[in-house]
Amino acid sequence: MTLSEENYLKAIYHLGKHGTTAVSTNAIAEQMETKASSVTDMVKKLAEKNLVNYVKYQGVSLTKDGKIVATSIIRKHRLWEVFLVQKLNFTWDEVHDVAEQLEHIKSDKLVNQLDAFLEFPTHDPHGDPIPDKNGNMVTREKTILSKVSINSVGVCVGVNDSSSDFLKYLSKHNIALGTSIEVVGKEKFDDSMTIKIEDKTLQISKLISNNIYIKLV
Amino acid sequence: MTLSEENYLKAIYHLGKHGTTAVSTNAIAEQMETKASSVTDMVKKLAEKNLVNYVKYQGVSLTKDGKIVATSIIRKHRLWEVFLVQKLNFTWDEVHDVAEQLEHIKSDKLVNQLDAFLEFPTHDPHGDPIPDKNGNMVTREKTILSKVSINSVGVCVGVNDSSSDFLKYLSKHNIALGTSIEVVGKEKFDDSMTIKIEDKTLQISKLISNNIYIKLV
DNA sequence: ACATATTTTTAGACAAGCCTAAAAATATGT
DNA sequence: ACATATTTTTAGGCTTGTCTAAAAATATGT
Repeated sequence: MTLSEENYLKAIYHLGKHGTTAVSTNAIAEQMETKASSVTDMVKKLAEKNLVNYVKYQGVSLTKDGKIVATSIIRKHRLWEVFLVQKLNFTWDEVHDVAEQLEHIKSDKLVNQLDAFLEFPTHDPHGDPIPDKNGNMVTREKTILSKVSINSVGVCVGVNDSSSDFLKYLSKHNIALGTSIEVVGKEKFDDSMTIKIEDKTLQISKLISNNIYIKLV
Repeated sequence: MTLSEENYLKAIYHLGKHGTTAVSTNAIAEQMETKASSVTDMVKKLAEKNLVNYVKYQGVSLTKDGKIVATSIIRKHRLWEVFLVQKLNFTWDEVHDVAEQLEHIKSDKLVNQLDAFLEFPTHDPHGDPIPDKNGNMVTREKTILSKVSINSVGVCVGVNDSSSDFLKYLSKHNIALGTSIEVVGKEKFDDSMTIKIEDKTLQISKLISNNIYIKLV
């Protein structure tokens, strides 16, 4: 598996929500910041290797083998993120780029020992589940903040965007995993929301509330 | 810096003992398991970037910049080796290949936090010194076992070959860093040696004694 | 339903890093 | 010193993964 192949499989996994539903050439190109023609080339190669299902003009999905590879990369990515935060004092907005490199290191022993060293974490610093040795992961009940009704109360359990900018915004407003959030107002016109965090109220746009997962209490 | 460029700089550093003395195209080719013509190509590229001094037919040495890059890769390699052994329970014969991958991860914060997490180790699991943040490393007094006279006593402080096969051989015979070694016999004919380790004697060939460093006591 | 817009694929090109084979430079032995 | 051997470089080619431009297929609007 080359670095490029691994990145394509990961993109297809994320776009097709676990790689099950077919994703378009253009969607992959956008996600990977490359051109559609490059995607077509690579997808043909991956289909040759039986890692994706591909029918011309009809999109791409992962095969069983493709899912195994993608899951193992995601496992590595998320374990490294935990390592960086818990052991090396990285903040949640600093880990993504480094984990993106570390996820391609090839050594089963490394991954499994790292997993044990971290005491088998089930979630990464963004609340995403970490696949175990066999590729299984827990599915935690969660709701997108933008979809909950007024007066709901919940605890932040994840984010849908791990970009540094978004995470820094959250940190600035004291939102982290575990933070209690109460919806005190919703604005029909622009779908903005008023939320209460530790007795302080905050106006957030739809773009923000769409990227925060909470568990209702 | 591409992965390939980094590996060439590392090879030149090791072959030219700190990259100071000029090394031949063929020597680099052998070390890197590639062809001399490929080396010529790459060396030209590195010379363009002012990382090596190169005169046609006259060998290659590192420039100041080249040394900085090489040293930083070696720093990373050795820190990761310490991490693998101390935190993830790798043995000293298992670390090389994984460290070879990890040494190319790019993140200053990662390296420096790792260094701190490991409590600023000065030597890796093979006894090699670890450059600090500024590229400086200690030089520990050491002698090649094959060169010491009969009846000398010393402590193993390093090895000159980090291959899995050699290290496994040492482990099998209870030789590790810190092991006390006494030279009780030397054979002129084949330069083999008889050594005593914890009251057990062992015959070792010149090839073995040439790859063990001791500190005389 | 059909013209137009969008998406996807094909065709051909390019850079990086490697290769083989041949030519050029340097080293070696007597 | 000079013929021969060795080392190094050059020339040209290959693969991977990317690109642009054009062609083909699919989707969309009225």
